Order: sequence, then structure tokens, then C-alpha cells
Amino acid sequence: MTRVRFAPSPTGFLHIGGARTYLFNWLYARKLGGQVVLRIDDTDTQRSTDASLQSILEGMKWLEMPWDEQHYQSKRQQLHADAADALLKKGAAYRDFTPATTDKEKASSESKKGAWLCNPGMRELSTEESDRRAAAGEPFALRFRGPREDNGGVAFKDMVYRKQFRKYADIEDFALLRSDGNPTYHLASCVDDGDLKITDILRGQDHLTNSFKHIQIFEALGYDVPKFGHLPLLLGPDQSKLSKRRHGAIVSVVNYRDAGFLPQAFVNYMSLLGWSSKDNQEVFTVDELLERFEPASILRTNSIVQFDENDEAKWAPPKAVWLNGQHLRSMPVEKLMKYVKPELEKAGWWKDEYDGDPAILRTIDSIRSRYTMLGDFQLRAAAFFNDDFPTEEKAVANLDKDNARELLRGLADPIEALTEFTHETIEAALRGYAEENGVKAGLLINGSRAALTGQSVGPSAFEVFELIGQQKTVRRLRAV
RNA sequence: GGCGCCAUCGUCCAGUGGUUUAGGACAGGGCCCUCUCAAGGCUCAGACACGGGUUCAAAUCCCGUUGGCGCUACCA
Repeated sequence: MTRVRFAPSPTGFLHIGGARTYLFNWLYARKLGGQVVLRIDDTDTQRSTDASLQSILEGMKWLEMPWDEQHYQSKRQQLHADAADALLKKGAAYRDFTPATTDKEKASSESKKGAWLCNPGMRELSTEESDRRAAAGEPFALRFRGPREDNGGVAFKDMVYRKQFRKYADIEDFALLRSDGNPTYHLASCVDDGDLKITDILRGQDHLTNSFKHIQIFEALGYDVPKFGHLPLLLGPDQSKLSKRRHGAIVSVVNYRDAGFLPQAFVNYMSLLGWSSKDNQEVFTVDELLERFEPASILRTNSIVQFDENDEAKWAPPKAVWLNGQHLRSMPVEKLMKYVKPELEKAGWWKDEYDGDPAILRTIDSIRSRYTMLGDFQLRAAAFFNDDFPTEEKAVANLDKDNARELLRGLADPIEALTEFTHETIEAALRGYAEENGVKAGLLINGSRAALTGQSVGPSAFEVFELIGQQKTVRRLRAV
């Protein structure tokens, strides 16, 4: 049974990079009929916050790609401690009593001199001395004892990056336990992956070099080594790895939700970053994605998410916006209502009887043809749900053109006289009336759109008449 | 510094030795459609980082250079 996991750490919100990793994991597992595990990697108690956790859960929920199990790493600490113990007893790990270097500058300048492998003297400490110093309460970090006499290395086949190899001489004695006794990411992650029977690990390419260490841990602990697949990184427009710190809230998944993206459009956009269908198709429903997704065609090149931090109105990646329009217009309208309803509620226009009302569905179906974001439903649809709606400048201009107002008031009569109120009868009535008065139909068409919706743009005017209804249409024409 | 990954239009992708005057999508320009605006259709502009090989033939294979990215923490 294929089991994958997504293991975010709650040290910030869920960003596009993480969401894309989750998407690929999800597609991969679902395609194989496997299971998806969500594990919150909260071992870094210093930096983990509840707000981050909520943001992650919220973002994940919005994506509509459900997971099967949820775990918290902080609740599995006994497991990690036992594993550390076992490794120490086996001799696969040793205590390092060197005080921690908190000075980042120093650490990085030291590593600039060459490859750092271990702190001098520590790996050779006798068991007796090590035990004695530990018993005396001296703080220590537990380090993995990498093979040093062996000039071989660790090899694995990456699903994306193919054959990978790293010499033991290039793998340092990484820490398993911090001096405060907490497990590091490496230890906790591997122990949990092993214990949770994770079979396939798809994660960011920034972990590629970690995988060599992890394989060593899996093997030392006697777990089956999972299959690895590393995904190319998502970069910001500045070409640096997408991160909460550098790029801020703009890369947060909930930011896209709040901007009026449809989850399936957002998912579609993410799927196109580092993967593509062989036939160049770009617009996919989630089902189609599930059908077409092929781990073998995951790219190895990093891709840039084209957002614009300097443009408050148009910050979102243009292609994501375009995709949203595509999904907004092509999704079954009944399904779309799930997302439109909250918009109408926020605007204060929603009524309970709207639920399943075919007239409402028709209205939404019509007006969505001009919308791209969900927010458009509350920003631009007032006239369809309320008698009180603003009239924009360009619409006023249409009404003020020639003697449009007067003519529109007169148009109310033939409209009112219609016994059948359809696109065809309305059009005939309007065009006939225009001819009678010796004006171009366009004057009345644009004028009535302005009168009925307060807007100069939108669906076909005759369709608007129908949607608004005969009574209201007459009323609005007379009030112009 | 060391180790590794990557390198096709502004961006996202196609392309796995000849079918390529390098294809599609987004964004941009133009035209058409048209009652407006979208959508849609057509169209223009726009790229194989560089240098060496290998080969009858290279965007495609090899080497080097350059560039970008990542890792190099008792962060994940």
C-alpha cells in the first residue's frame, strides 16, 4: 500500500511551495489508490506557533484534497527518544559535548574553509567517559556516526532526479538530538516516516542532500528505505526559493483563497509548475489531473511564480488569474454555487430561497461569463440581487448620450406590453421602438444596460432584461 | 570555500539525434466577431547561455566555461 505524507512545520503559513508539494503527493497517492498522511512537524517548539498551525490547516482544507490521517510530531516524542537511545546503544550515534554554536556567522565562516565532518575528539570518546559526562549532567548533542574508513557512499534512485550518489566523506556527522534533548528534524522525520510506514517521499529539492542522511538513519534503525522523489523548487520573481520570510504573505495559500481564487483553478496553476501533460493541455479539472498526472514527467528545473509584490491590485500570477476565469466559466454552475453563495452572503444579498433556485442559477451562469474572480460576484453583481445599486461613470455617460433617458423611459411601454418575455421578443420590441424613433438600436441597448445594471459592460443587454425580469425592467427604465 | 541540482521566448511548459523555417499557453501588439465588456477565432513580436567536441546530422549526447538555485546548523 502506497503511503505518502506531507509534513509541514508550523513556523509560518502554508505557502505555494508547500501546497504544490502536497498536491503532487496527493495526486501520486490517489492515482495509486494509496493513502495520504498529514503530519505536523512541530518539534521546533521555539518557532512553532498555533497561528501558523491554523493557517496551514485552513489552507489545506481550502485545497479540497482530503488526507486520511493526521499526526502531530510533538505527540510522538517517546518514539524519537527510543530511537535515539537505540542508535546510541548500537554505536551508530555518539554524544557530542561541544557547546552549540549559536553564532550563525561563525558557523558559516567555518564551513567556508571546507567540508566540516565532526567536532574533534567527540566521536572517539569512550563509552565510559561519554556515559560519565552525561551522568554528570553535561549537555550534549547526539550525532550520527558516519562511516569514515569506508570510502563508499550512499546511493539511491530518485523518482525525478534519477541516480543519486554521495560519498560518506561528504556527509557530516549530523545531529539527531539537540542538547535540550529534543530530536532534530532528521531524526524525528525518519522515525515517524518509518513508524507510519511511509513508502514514498515526495518533497522539495532542497531536501535532496538530506536524503542521503535519511537513508542512513532508516538503515540504522532497520526501517525499509522509502522511495524518494524530489520536486524542483518554486522561486519568487527574484529567483530565490519561495519562502515566508523573503516573500511574505503574498505567497500564502489563504491569500489566494481570500483573493477569490477557486481552489481547483489554484490547484491547476500549481500543477503546471514543474509538470505538464504531454499533449500541452493546460486547463484541467482535478479529475483530469488525477487521470493525467505522471510522476515520470515531473521537471527538474525550478520555476518562478510570477507574482508582483509592488502591484496591490494585480499581484497574482497572470496565468493563475486566467486559469481562474477558465474554471469559473466552465465549472457546472451548480457546483460553482458553493463558492458564489458566500460571496453573496458577504454582500448581504443572499436569501435562503435562492438555494437551488433555477432563476438564480441562470443569473449566475450568465454573469459569470464576464467574471474572473469570485470577488466579482459581490463587486459587480449588485443590480441582479438588489434594487439599490451604484451606477458607474461610464454607464452615466451612456444614459446622458443624446436623448437616451427620454427614449428609455418611453421604451418601458412596449416592454411592459410584451406578453412573452424572451430574448427574441425583447430584441424585436427594442429594435422596433428604435426604428420608430429613428435612433440606432445601440443607443438603447447600451442605455438599457446602464439603466438596468448601472454598468456599461456585462452580458448581452437582452439577456439582462430577462434576468432582471419584466416588472423590474419596466420600473428601472421608467426611473431613469 | 566544499558538495550537489539545473540551464528552450518576459513567465509557465512541448521538444529525449534527422518529421523543426524550434511548438503551445499566459502576458503584450494588431485584426475579426459584436449591443458594451469579456469569451472565442485569426495574427504579429518573442528563446535553444557560451565554447569545444562526438556524428553525415545536436536544442537534443559528452566535456569545459558561465550563470542561477539548493545544501553545507543542536531550522524544518
